[in-house]
Amino acid sequence: MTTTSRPIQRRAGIADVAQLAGVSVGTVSNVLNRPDRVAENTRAKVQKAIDELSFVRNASARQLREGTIHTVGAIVLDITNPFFTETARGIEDRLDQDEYTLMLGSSDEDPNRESRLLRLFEEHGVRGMLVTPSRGSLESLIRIHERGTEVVLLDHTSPLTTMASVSVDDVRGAALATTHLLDQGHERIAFLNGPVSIRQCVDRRDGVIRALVEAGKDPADSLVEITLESLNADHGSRAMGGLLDEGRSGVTATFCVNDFTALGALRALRERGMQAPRDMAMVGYDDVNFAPELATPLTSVRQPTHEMGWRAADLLLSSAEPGHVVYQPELVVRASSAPG
Amino acid sequence: MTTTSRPIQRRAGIADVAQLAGVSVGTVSNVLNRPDRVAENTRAKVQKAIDELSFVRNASARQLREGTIHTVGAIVLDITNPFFTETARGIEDRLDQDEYTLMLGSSDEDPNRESRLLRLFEEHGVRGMLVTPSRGSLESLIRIHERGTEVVLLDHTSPLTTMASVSVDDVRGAALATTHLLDQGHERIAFLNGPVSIRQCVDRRDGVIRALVEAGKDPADSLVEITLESLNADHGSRAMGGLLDEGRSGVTATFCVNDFTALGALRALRERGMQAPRDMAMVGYDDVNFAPELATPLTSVRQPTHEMGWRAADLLLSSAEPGHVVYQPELVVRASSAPG
DNA sequence: TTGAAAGCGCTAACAA
DNA sequence: TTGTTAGCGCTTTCAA
Repeated sequence: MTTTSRPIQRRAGIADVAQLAGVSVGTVSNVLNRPDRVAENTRAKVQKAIDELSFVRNASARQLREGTIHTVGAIVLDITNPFFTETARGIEDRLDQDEYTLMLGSSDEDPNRESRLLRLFEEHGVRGMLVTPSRGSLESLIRIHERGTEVVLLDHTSPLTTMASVSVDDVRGAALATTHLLDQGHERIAFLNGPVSIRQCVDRRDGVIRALVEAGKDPADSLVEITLESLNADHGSRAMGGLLDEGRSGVTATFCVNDFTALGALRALRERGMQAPRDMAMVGYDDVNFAPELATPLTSVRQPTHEMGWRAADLLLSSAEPGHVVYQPELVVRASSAPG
Repeated sequence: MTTTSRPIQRRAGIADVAQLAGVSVGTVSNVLNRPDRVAENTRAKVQKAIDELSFVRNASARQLREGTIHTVGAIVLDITNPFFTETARGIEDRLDQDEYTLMLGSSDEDPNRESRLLRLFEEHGVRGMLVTPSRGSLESLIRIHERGTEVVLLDHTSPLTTMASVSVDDVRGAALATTHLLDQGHERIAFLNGPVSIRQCVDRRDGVIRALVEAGKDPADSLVEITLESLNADHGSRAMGGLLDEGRSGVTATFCVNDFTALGALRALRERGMQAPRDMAMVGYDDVNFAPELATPLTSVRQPTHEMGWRAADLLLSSAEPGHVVYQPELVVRASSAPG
């Protein structure tokens, strides 16, 4: 290890550069922003001074003058969920084209954290924000939007024509999954769902019920819905375990609101010496990358994550009119729900 | 859908609030920053004006005066990799305690993107940054650090005593994995590694070689190293497929530089009607959450991701001295490398 | 307890 | 081509 000195003194500013180069601050600013309007050798002198002083622009001062910046903020519900990280990657890829930079925040479904991020982005004057709203935050977003910051809702439909959105038809996705299970001959289905505070959970439940009704079933008989506190493997495992241990449920198939939940449910089966689809057919949601490689490859509902992020960023940067894009999900059938 | 009007006019500033409330700007500022120094009814008047005008502070102006902000920047190599997202979650959890906000960026191993993020953070005057440096960016980080911005290296040791770091002993982790395979009686091991431009790959290779030498083996005989362009499942699958199809390698065990690579390698086995550990023992790295639930539960090397992020943020916020923390990895043995 | 005013570092309009 | 200067919106010192 080496030791270097760390300067305590104030950072060099444009005035220091000007002084060292023997020019005016206006010229330094020109070198920085419109280099073509500066004589070659002046530019060289200034550049030398910049390097010598390790001059770094002060973004606050710059932005205070300029107004806007080449930055976009995005807020997702859970940074550890591949659905969101793949979406984030799509956003980045689109922003790169226009040399915009992404500031990513994760609300982790904590309203405080979310409003803090919202405020941070708005106060910093981002060019716009891409947000997956959580319960209750739609209100704030509408106000932010009214105040003039562009907003694109991510994985959520928009309540306003003027506020753009990119979403997936969750009702349809859940209906696809449910219909598939009914087609395999299952008469009674468990649905491991999340809390109603999460919009996706509400929509997916609607899809399940719609599919049952369309097949002429009475949901009161054919559906066992279990509500999980949190959409992770542990809660999925516990819920599935409870269902299995209780016995006499008559359930032969389970639809999980996401793949992590399904991961846990599969674990609960395995711990009891059971397996899918023999003892319980299983369908997940999101089609994460490991779904095909599980002990029993998992049937799941795929959503165009990367494309959604890309499109949302595109709506922000290049659209005249606020767009409203709705994608259709796709059922990917694998062994976990194969006829057994 | 409803339609709301979107104002084109300029945002309200502190002066507008002052005018509407019939006070001076100084008083408004006091209401915002030191409310206890303002008379109760004055405060109420000002608050009313703030609400009426939907006043939002301008962070640039504020910061231009103040100097620093309650924001920390972090740059990870790949936002879609659970290792980094779990680390990010750890960072957030620590920052929350001090009401700091995280701005997360992903370099995706693109040097341009990384330097853009570095510049963005520095220009914005973040309180500090937590960075997993990619090839070549250490230089820039040292300069940034010398200019006065605090830097904590994440998943990387520090070349300077003055620059804090949090890392895991990758040499040890790889040695653990290799020794384990040797203990199972394997004589010839494949190592699916990434490019030497990634530090982790270099260290893990060192660990593999060290373990072989310590066991009295000649790496030239007992090791087949395959270099992948990128550390994902597809490249892992292709590399493993190549090895298997070529035949006559004499390899009975494979160590993969991360779990995604191992995921691909397992897929390649399955596609050829083979399975681990019968036809090929397999060990991964990172111990991602789905490792226990794979067709063959995957042996892997676990790192304290959340703890690392938490600690890195803690070093930034609360340390007098720059700390240098090195964690020890842990081998989690599962069926994919069980004695066969 | 409140007000007036200086100034943070930069950009751009205008002057030379 | 270069220099001078007003002012972006805010915080804070000092005075009233």
